[in-house]
Amino acid sequence: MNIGTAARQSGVPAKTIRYYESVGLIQPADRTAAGYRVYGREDVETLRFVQRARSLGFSVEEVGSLLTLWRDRSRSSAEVKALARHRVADIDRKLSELTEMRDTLIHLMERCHGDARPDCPILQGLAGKSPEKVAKSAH
Amino acid sequence: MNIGTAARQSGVPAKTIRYYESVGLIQPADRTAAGYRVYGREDVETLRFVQRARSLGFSVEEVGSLLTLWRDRSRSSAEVKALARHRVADIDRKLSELTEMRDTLIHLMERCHGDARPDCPILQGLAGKSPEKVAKSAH
DNA sequence: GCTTGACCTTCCTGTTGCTGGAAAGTTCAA
DNA sequence: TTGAACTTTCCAGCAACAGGAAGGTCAAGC
Repeated sequence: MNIGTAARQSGVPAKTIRYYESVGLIQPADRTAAGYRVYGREDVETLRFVQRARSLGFSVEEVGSLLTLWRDRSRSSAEVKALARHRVADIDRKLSELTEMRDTLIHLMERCHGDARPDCPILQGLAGKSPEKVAKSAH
Repeated sequence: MNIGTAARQSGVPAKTIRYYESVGLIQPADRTAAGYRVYGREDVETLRFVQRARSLGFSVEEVGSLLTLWRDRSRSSAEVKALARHRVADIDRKLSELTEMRDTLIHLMERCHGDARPDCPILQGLAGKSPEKVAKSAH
């Protein structure tokens, strides 16, 4: 099948498939005489795997490792689990960062009338001229 | 004061200050005869404002709007609050996305021994060959 | 045999928000 | 006068693609 069909069947856009090939995430596809990339059912499965891993937030590089582990029938599940653990730790970091941002914003918004008056505690908070801490960690 | 001093006092790296100037977020600084940028106390305040807004996740463009509103003594607080609301909505979207990723990963990890055995439900889950949904939304 | 339209190819640019580095000029103190 | 510690501009690169240009290919319909 051509790249467009593989794209439809895997859910990975053709452009992205080419990109993945160019960065070495997936093997270069075979070509027809005219230079068209050719894909088989296995390739589509690989692409789906990649797609799912990416949607869970694994970086392209991490997906590369996962693919290697996936293909290695003798790998230990511990290696895979370690990657997943890292991913969860990443997510947790981002979650707490976002939660803190959210809390601060909500706090500022609660004090803002949100009407036609120019008085605005949000801006005052950002300017650091008022109440308490606005941004605790710049990260 | 020079850019390095302004950087130290505002918490915004000199490189970043130049960048903000280059993209029009902040006004071009005055220059000495030799071409060195010169900053005053007000500029440092502006930089701090920018820094805080960025740390709350506002995009550089949004910070531009906030700066305009900040300087406009006659703006309505409603405009500011609307920007903040958008920001919170963004954050909420990201939070639920991350939470969903996390749940899925935890779910997969719970079933993985994480030892030397090759059997790994995480990979099976990513391959889509097993249990239930792995990635509900590719987004 | 020819056209048309849907494919496909590569290559280049742009996105966001910086950061690092090179090459060169400036300032200030010892 | 020399040296360190600034500063300047410009160019590249990070992640992970997306958009688009210019051109080749393929299959169907006439």
